[in-house]
Amino acid sequence: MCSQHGYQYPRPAVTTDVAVFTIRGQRLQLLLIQRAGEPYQNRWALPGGFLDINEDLEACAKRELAEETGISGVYLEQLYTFGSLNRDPRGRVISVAYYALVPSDRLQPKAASDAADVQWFALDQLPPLAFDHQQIAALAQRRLAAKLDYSTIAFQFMPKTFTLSELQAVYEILINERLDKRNFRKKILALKEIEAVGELRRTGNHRPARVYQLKNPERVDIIK
Amino acid sequence: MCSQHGYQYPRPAVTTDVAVFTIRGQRLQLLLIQRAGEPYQNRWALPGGFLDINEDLEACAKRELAEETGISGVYLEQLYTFGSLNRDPRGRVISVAYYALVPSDRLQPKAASDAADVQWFALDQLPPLAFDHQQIAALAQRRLAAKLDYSTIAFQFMPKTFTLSELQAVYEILINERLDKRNFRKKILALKEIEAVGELRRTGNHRPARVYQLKNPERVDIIK
DNA sequence: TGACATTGTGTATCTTTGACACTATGGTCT
DNA sequence: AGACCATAGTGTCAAAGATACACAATGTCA
Repeated sequence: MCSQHGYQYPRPAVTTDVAVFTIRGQRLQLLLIQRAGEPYQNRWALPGGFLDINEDLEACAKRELAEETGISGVYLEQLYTFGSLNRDPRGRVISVAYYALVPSDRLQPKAASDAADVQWFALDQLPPLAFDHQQIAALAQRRLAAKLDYSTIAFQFMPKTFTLSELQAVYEILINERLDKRNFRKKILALKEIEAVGELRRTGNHRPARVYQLKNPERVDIIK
Repeated sequence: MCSQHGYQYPRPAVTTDVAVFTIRGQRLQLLLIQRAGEPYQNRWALPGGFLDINEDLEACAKRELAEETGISGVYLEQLYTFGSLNRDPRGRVISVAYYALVPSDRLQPKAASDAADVQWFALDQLPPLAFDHQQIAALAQRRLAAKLDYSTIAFQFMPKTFTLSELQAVYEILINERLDKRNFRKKILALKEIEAVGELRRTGNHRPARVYQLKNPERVDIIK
């Protein structure tokens, strides 16, 4: 029985889980850890874990992400809170789910203490997931897709500097269609969210591209 | 100490709170209850309360809403989960916040057991609120405003049947501008979300208006 | 039956979006 | 040095969507 603070009713446990996305190998990918212990031992799951009693929710998500995957300093946003009665065989567990976006130049997931293994998976080739993590991942993907249309969230997949062609490639992967180069550049530049840094990037035996950067790297703006 | 299910760490308490909106007297209004007990005795607050250990989150929000205000069967959607360390003087309390929309023909809030009083307040004239409920209400209002643009959420303020002029009035209040009658009707009818029920409604000494209803009253669609 | 209040309707203009093809530049090869 | 290759970078026209705008129709009431 719980009896702190004068409330003697039994309390659910609270966890945070994070759906971490990146773009890798021309695919949108999700970061999973293989569970070391019970329940769902050896099953793949979203990184996450129990909330410390003196810890902010977002801090918990960041901490678990860092501990289990080594990732920090990335875009992180609360997604939804899952609380079905039987989502965890250990008892009543509420999960505050977040999603995170990792730039493609910083995807060095390293297995840490809590997880047997850490690995990226293409979204259309996910293994069976522990708990209701399949649902969480699906909702995160829908939220991401929706936000593409009316925010600058896709920029969060980009490294500090990038070319317009690289940015276009990211958009094309995310929405799964080809885009017209001229229209794309027109639209992106009209947002006034990025600026030329003044250098050229040469990759391959062809004309080098202008390099751009975000004016406000931390910010995700609502557009239109 | 909590020791169910083998997890001996102290657990936060979990509550749900609901920001209930309606349109009343040409104003967007929020439903508040006056707290009967400590903490924040006599302060106004969002309806809400502690999660039962065998209760779904949404069920908890609905139950507290019904118990405290007599309102049920309305549109309800999860908003955000608030978990700052000091948001509740009783200790660590996580609140899963929801928002609800009540049609203007069903706003009979009645004070029930838990609340000393229940009352509608115009959003620009809110009293000081308990806990972080001011923040919750503000976020709910922003979410509502955002959803107006890309969903049919405004229909949830309408009674079962309504006229196009009544619907337009609701939109005008929500976005706080006047709309052109012809353009408004064109856009609404293009959505194919409502249909003429075949009657006329006469109110006042002038030409009566056609009466419409939602094709899918429960549903909120994403548009555009 | 005339005055009143609100309903209901169409068109013209502007803005935004989408389709479309060629030149520019640096690298590599001979 | 010149030809070839690969990608970068640029403007216009047409279609669709959004906005501005005014008057006739209908029921009530005196």
